[in-house]
Amino acid sequence: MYLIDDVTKMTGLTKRALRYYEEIGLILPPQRTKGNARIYSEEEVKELKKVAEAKEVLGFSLQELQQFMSLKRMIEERSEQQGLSAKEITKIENLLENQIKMIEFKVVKMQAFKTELKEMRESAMEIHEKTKIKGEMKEWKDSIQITD
Amino acid sequence: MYLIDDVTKMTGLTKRALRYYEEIGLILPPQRTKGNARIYSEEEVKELKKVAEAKEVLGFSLQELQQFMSLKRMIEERSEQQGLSAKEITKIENLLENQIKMIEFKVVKMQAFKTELKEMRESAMEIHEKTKIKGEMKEWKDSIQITD
DNA sequence: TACATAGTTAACGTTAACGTTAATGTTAGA
DNA sequence: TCTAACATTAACGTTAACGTTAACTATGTA
Repeated sequence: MYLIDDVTKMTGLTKRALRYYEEIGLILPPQRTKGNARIYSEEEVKELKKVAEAKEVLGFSLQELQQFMSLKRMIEERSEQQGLSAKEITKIENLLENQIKMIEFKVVKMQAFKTELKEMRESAMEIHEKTKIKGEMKEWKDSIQITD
Repeated sequence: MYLIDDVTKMTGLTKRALRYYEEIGLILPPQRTKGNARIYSEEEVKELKKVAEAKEVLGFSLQELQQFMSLKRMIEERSEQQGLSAKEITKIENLLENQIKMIEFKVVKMQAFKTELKEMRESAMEIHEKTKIKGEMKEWKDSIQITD
């Protein structure tokens, strides 16, 4: 069990962000101490780490993440008991399917971007070579002018 | 050559966004007609498409994209003539190297996220199966109670 | 007991990335 | 010549995702 200051160190999120995520319902309200301080479980910290990563690295908005979280919770809570119809589950499956496709699409785009960056690097290296040669020529010029 | 309204259709960006990108220096100011209307070249439209994609798909901020654009322009303009030192070029190469690593990192994270989504889908499918069976049991129950 | 160091809520402030509106100019066609 | 459909700049408005500050409470230690 961790207090909010510990969690900031473990997740990289600020206190404000943690409270904000709770406020907008992105995460479930954690338990409290008798003195009303938030206490986060190991599980909750893990979840927060993933949320932070998905936001920073994958560039998801908090709104998008809310979708995932609610889906995740529905499945985790074995929502059959809660009474989800087969149609609703099919809907969830389709949603997940689309998200998987989206990720795959993004990965393809990422790789294309990477290729571009590599090409830029090649160009830079070429320029580098040329300036190197120019530098050597200057050195050589200097060396034949100023014969010690 | 395209007017701004054409470009919105080709890139998906709004007029406001196009002017804004110019305002903050993300793109170079395009030429103008005699009546002061912006005219974009094929090249500029291509660039804008890439910018839009990098923003939407890869989740880059306009600030981050400005870095890329200036790097890109430095290299395209064969900056050797402009007088870049070997050290500066090395710096650029390192920057590009880091960005390539970053992309690779993001791709790995994306794939991990995809795996999670697939697991969620599997769980959903399991639940689906169970509710299906429940539904069939109900049908069966009904059939032995109400014998037509 | 007092103080330092945690925590709390509430409310206003900030930044990015535009949206929206107003007031105005240009150009092609009836 | 006038109107419709474009374009322009300038300025204020909006939303997300927090930052910051204020005013207060709880807790462990000297």
